[in-house]
Amino acid sequence: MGYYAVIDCDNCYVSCERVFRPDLRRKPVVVLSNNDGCVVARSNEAKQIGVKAGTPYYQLASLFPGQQFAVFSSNYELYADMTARVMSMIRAAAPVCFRYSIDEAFCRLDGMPENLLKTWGETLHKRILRNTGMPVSIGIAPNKTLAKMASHYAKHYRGYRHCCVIDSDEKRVKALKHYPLKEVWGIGRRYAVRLESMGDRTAWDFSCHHADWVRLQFNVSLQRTWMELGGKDCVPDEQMASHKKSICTSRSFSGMITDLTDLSTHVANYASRCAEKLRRQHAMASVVGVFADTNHFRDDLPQYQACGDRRLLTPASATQPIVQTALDILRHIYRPGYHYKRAGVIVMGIQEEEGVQTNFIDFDAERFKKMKRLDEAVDRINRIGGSETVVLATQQYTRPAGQGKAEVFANAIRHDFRSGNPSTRWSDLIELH
DNA sequence: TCTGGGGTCCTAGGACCC
DNA sequence: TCTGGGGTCCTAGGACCC
Repeated sequence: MGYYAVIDCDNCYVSCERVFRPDLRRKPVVVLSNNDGCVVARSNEAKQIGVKAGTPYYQLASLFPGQQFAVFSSNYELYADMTARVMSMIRAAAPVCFRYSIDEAFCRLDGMPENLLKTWGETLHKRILRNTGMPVSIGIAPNKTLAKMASHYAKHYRGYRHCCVIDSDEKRVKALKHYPLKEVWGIGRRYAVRLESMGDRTAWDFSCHHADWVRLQFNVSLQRTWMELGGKDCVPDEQMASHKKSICTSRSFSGMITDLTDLSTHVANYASRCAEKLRRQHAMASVVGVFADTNHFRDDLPQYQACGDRRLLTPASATQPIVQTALDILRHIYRPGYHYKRAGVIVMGIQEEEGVQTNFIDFDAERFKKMKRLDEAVDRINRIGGSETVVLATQQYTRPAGQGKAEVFANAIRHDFRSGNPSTRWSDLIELH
């Protein structure tokens, strides 16, 4: 029987910040979402105090009066860099692995003798901690769902020394009997509520139903989870595949926006980011979509969800056509008189760069090559200098004020507690020569 | 006053075709 | 006025994940 390992970073964003702030060990630390909106990561100390994920930042002081927290705005460049180091160490330790999210990876441990699994995990944990400063938890089991469950035990019980292995039916049953339903990978809050109303409390209770009952009451996804809890391996690896079917960039604004010009600046930036993400995975998109929403928390204001999309004549990853299309769509779906709080761009119909069908009506090979060279240069500069070092004119968060002087655009994204970027990458410095 | 951002899959129902 | 049945594709909505 083959085994899977899941390796995931403990309190990932908090751990990233702490690597450069060892003074914050054992202190309550939280990291905020974009715009300093709500808590997205908490140190164990913050969890113990009772801070819940998703708590709006502005409620923190009143919910926990007198409590001291170290607070960070999110710094995704730092987290991407730190986790890339962790991932490269994981890849070195296992021949087949797939990154599942920013802080998590699955590995196949086919052929590894069962008596070595635990040592493999403990060694990897130590190596990652020593070389990157990142604490990880490792779960090992015959399928991905049980491996996730094992990693949960590894994270919460010190006795496992950061690595928990489920390698027998006794251990599987014991793990299920102590595992709350809503923590099962594939059973979310909604399904947990439904199952609890039917009398289930633990993963074990759920696994005792009949397969047909699960299929009839729910769907094939949940039935697959049910099978994995029973020990079968049926979540395909392809589900972890990294090539995306859509790429989205969206943000909430710190204030609200009514003006089309202001909205266009943001949308141009999101479109540009989408194009950059496409190029990074050597892909092109054939459909561009744009949305803009009003603030759904404001019952006193009229609500509107603008959205629209358009097919490109020729699939693209170049910044210019994607930005232009996005702005065009925005002009069509924009309605004056609303207070917009959030907007985004999504690119779909994604194909590999090679083998893209070019439409001859629209296609100009020379122009295409020029745009490609330009984008490559811009990507390189932005990787070194930080994103948005070089942008299109429409992307600038400034606009002319009265006497021809530029003023900083009032609705930029807020990051009041941002750490620096202490982890400059060598690869980027080398590219300078 | 302030309430995130990115993805995936499945299903039901409608449109459309023969 | 009567007005079947089956297949496929698309879309919207709802669930899940981190």
